[in-house]
Parts: sequence; C-alpha cells; structure tokens
Amino acid sequence: MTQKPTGLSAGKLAKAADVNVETLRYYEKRGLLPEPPRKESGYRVYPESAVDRLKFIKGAQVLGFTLDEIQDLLDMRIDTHANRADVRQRATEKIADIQGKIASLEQMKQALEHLVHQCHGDGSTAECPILEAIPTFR
Amino acid sequence: MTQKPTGLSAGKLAKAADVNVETLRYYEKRGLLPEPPRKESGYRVYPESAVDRLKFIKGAQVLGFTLDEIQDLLDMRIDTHANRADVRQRATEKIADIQGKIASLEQMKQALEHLVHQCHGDGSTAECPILEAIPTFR
DNA sequence: CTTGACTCCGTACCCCACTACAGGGTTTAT
DNA sequence: ATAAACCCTGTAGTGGGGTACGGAGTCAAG
Repeated sequence: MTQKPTGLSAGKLAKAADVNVETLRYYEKRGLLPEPPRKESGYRVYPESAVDRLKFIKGAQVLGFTLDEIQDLLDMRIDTHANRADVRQRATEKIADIQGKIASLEQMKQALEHLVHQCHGDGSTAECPILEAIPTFR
Repeated sequence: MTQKPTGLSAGKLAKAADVNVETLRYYEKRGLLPEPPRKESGYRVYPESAVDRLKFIKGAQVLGFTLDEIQDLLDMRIDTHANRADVRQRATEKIADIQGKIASLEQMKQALEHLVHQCHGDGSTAECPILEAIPTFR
C-alpha cells in the first residue's frame, strides 16, 4: 500500500499559492509560516492549510498591511488562553484601522464615480471638473 | 506694502503635509509632484494646493496603491480633452479595483468582529474558534 | 551685517520584501 | 540506473520608496 501523500512539497505549495519557492523560506525565517515537519531527507512537508495561509498573507499585503501587521493578525489565532482580553484589544484596534481604510477607499471610489459620470461626453466641451472630487481626503 | 506670501517653501510644505523635505524632491523627480516655479535664487515656491496633493498621495499609499498607481489617479485630473473616453475607462477599472479592496477589508473586519464577540469571556474556557473565521479569503 | 536657519544639488545609503544564485543532495519517471 | 526535476543551505543582489549627507549658496531676525 502506498501512503496517500496528504502534504505538500515546497514546490507544490508555492505553485498552489502562486508564490515563489524562495518566498516560503523567507516567510519561514520571518515567522509568518510555521516551520513544517521534514522528511528524512530534510525536505519540508507542508500541510494543505498552508495554501490558505499564504493566500491570506498575499491578500492582506495588497490591502496595505505590512508583513509585521499580518503576523499580528495571524497570531491572534493562537493566543487562545492566558491573554484573551489582550487579543480582544488588539482585534478591536485592527477593526478600527480597517474601518478607516474602508472609509478612505469609499471616498476615493466616490471621487472616481463622480469623474466617470461627470465626463460622460466623448470630447469637445473640454471642461469637466475632473477629480477636484478627490479632496483633502482623510 | 509687503506682498502676502501665498506660496510655500519646501520646508513649510513638508511640515504642512508631514513628509520629509527630501521626499518632495523625490516625488518631483518621479513626476508625482509637478515642478513648482522658482524664485531668482532657485528656491522652490509651492502653491498651497500641494499640501492636499501630498496628503492624497500619502493616504493612497496606506491603502496599498503604489506610487505609479497614484500617479495614474492624479493624472486623470489632467487629461481633460482628447481621450476622455480613455479616462473613463481607466477610472472604471480603478473603481473595480477599489471595490475589490473594500470587499476584502470587509471580510477581514468581519473575521475580527467574529473573533471579538466569540471570545468575550476573560479566561478559562481556553477554547474559542479564533480566526478560523479568516478564511480562504478573496 | 552678521549668524543661524533654510535651500540647493548630487550622490550614497537604508529598509522592506523579495528573488537569484551556487554548490550540493534527493526523488522520480523512464 | 540514470537523467531530469526537485529540494536543501547560505549568501548576494534587486526594486520600491524613501532618507541622509556634504558642500555651497540664500534668507531673515536681531
């Protein structure tokens, strides 16, 4: 009987999560990706869940979070007992932070929508108050 | 009669917008900040509006836009005539982009809120499904 | 009219987040 | 059993976005 693999090699994981293989080691060194078990050979064997973790990291980065901040977010999963109130505290702060980002993005979106609707003609009038809409902002 | 200054020195602008003076030159080189007029001496004289522009840039950065993207956004103000349809096109794309970011942030926020509400006790039970909420995401 | 703060320019350097080797061992498909 | 493909480690290099510095000229308050 051959064992079902249920575990990913570095290359497989990298492909599945659409990151560079080297990035895995880099994240591991930074503590973003926990050290996976190894086989005899020293080869890493990642759990399937690592894919989601990486996708989360990548998604969060696009939203302007630094790797340190992302680590914070991910660590909230782990501080189960002990300082639960503290986790709540940090989570609440992050929520406010995120709320702020959302608000700013809404403003930006509105400004752009204004632009799109204002300048619906396709030429000539040459005067349309483009993005005076994007204001002092935040 | 002494002229009212109506114009900012590099230092004043930097302070007003809370950026480093060197950053102004850097942005100017990158084309993010238009070259301001100079006085005889070669000293730059910025219009007051530069403050808002800088604040916009800084705000957009926090939201995960690169300087190149920000430049795109700002340039939409300028392409008044000629390729108006094109501006609409780019604006529409940006809107979708922003929409996506907002959606992701909302998911993250929800996950964190779930966390905060789930783990409201202050100790002991030690078991709370922390951030299983932050899912595959996006 | 001096003196301390400000500005100029060019160049060099810094941090973050990767990304690319080099040199060597391991799997796996044929 | 062998070659292509993969993985290991360590170290070095890259690109984006600034930041610092040196040497020299300018401004403005006393």
